[in-house]
Amino acid sequence: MAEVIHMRIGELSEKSGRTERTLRFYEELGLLVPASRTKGGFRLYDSGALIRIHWISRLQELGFSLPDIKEFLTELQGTPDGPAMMGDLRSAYAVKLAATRATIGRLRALEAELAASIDYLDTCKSCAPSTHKTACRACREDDHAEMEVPAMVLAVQTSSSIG
Amino acid sequence: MAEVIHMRIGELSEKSGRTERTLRFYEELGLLVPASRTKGGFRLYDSGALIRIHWISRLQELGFSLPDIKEFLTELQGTPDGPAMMGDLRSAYAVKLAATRATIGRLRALEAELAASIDYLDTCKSCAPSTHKTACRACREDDHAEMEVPAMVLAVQTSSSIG
DNA sequence: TATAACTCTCACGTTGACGTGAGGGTCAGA
DNA sequence: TCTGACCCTCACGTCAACGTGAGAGTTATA
Repeated sequence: MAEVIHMRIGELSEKSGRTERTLRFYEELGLLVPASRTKGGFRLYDSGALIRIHWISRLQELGFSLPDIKEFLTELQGTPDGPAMMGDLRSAYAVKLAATRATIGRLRALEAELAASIDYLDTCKSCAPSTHKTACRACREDDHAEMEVPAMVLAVQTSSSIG
Repeated sequence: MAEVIHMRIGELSEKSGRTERTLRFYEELGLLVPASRTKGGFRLYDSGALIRIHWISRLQELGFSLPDIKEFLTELQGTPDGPAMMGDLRSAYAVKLAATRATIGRLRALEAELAASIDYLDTCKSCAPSTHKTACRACREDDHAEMEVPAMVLAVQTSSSIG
């Protein structure tokens, strides 16, 4: 049996970068249970806790809410044999992989839109410096003339934005 | 002067896909002001509202909070001349472009991790169907043997997950 | 002029993910 | 044994982004 080092919540907080409140909160939700407690009630964690916390963060980045993760764990604990559990895990990950790819796609589209808006706005520098804001709506400067106004720029030039 | 069609909140709600509550909420925050009101107090919006709502959604997808967007608008309204305003817009967008690219990078890393985990879990199918969960921790099936256990799989096989 | 459909303004409720004390025990070293 | 650092359990607060009535007024149409 390997030597298992137990740490108290303060140390785990430092090592994991989470606040103590967060760690206790994870426990409330059933996501992170301390390996044991001292007789006085202090929580004692082993190094697996760090791995677990990392995992939780990953899933959060993937868009899982903490209740989602809890449900996830509960489900996995419900399956009786190993391969079945790994199968459940696999399918959950597969779903999230698809969602992640979709998100990446959306972000790439937004990236392109932002880049186009920036390109367009770059040409604004050549306007007369003190042109009033309302003028931008109908600006016909040479550089602009052929460019279509990006939607993300148009929206700002609309109605209530400009006095 | 072109004919401007005014719509009431119900119609705008339908066309934009937002609830009426959401539209009123946007107004509370100063993000979307109706073009006018009827004598009885009904909100009347013009088509610019749709553009504006779309813009808000875009910014939300980019990670702006509604208060962020409000601040954004206020700032833009503060600048007196057109080119300066466009410059402000440009720099705000530039910041978000960088952040978006960073997010895409993180998601791509997660994507790879998920894919690796799925690959690994695929090899679990070959285990004896009724192997108990705890066995997975020390599984030495042929297909696994050379593969390193991905962190996202390891975390699930740790301590409190398995009875 | 009814009446149905629509809209108005409060104002409290909800979910997620913690923050922030209050008041009081626990542990390790001198 | 004592003290300072650490930890405990309530339990209310917060921020974002709306949801959900309640009770009352407004409009378009028959």
